[in-house]
Amino acid sequence: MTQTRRVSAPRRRTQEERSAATISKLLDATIESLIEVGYEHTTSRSVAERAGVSRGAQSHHFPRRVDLIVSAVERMGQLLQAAAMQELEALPRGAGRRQATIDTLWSQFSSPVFIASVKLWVAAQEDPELYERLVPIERDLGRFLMARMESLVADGADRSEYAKRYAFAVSAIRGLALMEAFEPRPANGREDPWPYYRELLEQILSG
Amino acid sequence: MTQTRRVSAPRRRTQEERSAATISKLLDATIESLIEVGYEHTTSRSVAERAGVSRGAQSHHFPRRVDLIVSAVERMGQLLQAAAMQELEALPRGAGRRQATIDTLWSQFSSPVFIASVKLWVAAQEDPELYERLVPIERDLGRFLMARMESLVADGADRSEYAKRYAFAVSAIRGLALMEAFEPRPANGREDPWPYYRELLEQILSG
DNA sequence: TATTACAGACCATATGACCGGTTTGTAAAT
DNA sequence: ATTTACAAACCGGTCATATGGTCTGTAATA
Repeated sequence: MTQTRRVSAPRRRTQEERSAATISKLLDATIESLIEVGYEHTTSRSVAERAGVSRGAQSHHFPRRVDLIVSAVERMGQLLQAAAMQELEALPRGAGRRQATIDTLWSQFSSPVFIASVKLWVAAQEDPELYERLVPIERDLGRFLMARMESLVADGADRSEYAKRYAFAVSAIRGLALMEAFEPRPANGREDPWPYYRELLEQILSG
Repeated sequence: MTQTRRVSAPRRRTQEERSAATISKLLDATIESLIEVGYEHTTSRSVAERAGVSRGAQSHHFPRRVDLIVSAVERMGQLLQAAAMQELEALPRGAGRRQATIDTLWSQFSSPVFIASVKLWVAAQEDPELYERLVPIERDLGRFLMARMESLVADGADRSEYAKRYAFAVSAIRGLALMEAFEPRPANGREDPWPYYRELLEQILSG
């Protein structure tokens, strides 16, 4: 605690750099915490500790807890967009395209980020301010994914029709992911049901 | 507090009756609280107050918070089972049967009880003891509903095939219910998508 | 020197667990 | 039928702990 010297050069940083560094550390720690222990247990103290940052620094950049959370969620949204973009770009052109698309959706909604987002929406149910600030983030993200999916998959077919099928497929995948994530896998010798589900999803998306 | 007299007959109750009454009040209050404010905010104090029961009485019957929660969840399961039974019994025999079945599923998974259960599974993610005690309750309930659905709907067709389709349909409905419950309804002039979704679900269940 | 980033203490509040004492019901002893 | 002894239900308070928000002081940067 009396530690003032540094092993290597202390290097003079600009204020902006200092801020950016600690803010980044805090947001990363917050995302990690949201995924691991959920909203309620993501306390300002634990985040600061996880980030290796003093509580003062934390409260300096994010005076109220909700600020910290919302900023972290915004960052999560950006990361998710980037990941989705990357996966969608890599989709094959040929026959296996639809199947690959569905796999992509599935991988997106099986990610820890989805888990965290469920926890967040549950929490937001009781927290009006959190809810209000979550809505636009979710809306933008949904629009982005929808637009991407449309442009990539709908082969000139009726857009409105496809939109509805897409929405349904996403909901179904969400439901499956929800079960997978939060409830116990039976795993009692049964085979992996995913291939069968994917078949049904293909059927839905293809009409 | 000096109130000892009663307006009408105080009627001497047996100990068992006294216990049953307060336990019932406590469980009802807990369920109500779980639905309204979720697991984290369902505190022993607030439940006692909601039930109109002293803190002492609460801690007497349910020494630890988790006891109270689990007992309430068990009761929820019973209520849900009863409600499902009743709805399924009332299903029509004729052509509209499959559609009515789907509507029943939808109504079950749109109920406040479903909301509460999602909140509970989210909470259980961080609470090993709660998780362990939730698993058997969920398992039994799932088995019960599955058996009921099978016996009522599968018209001599392949049971295994139907089971998979049923599981998928339930997941899809869960995903839809999840969105409905926790995320903002766009509601911007769009028509109710449910009829269309029901159509897709019928398609899935019928093969 | 002035401003910004940071550090750590402080405070009010809420919560779960726990406890000593009191009341009510039950049943044995008289 | 009364009285007495005991157990169960109930009451209200305390305690340790955790949390969010705030505040004063210090160090780094401009």
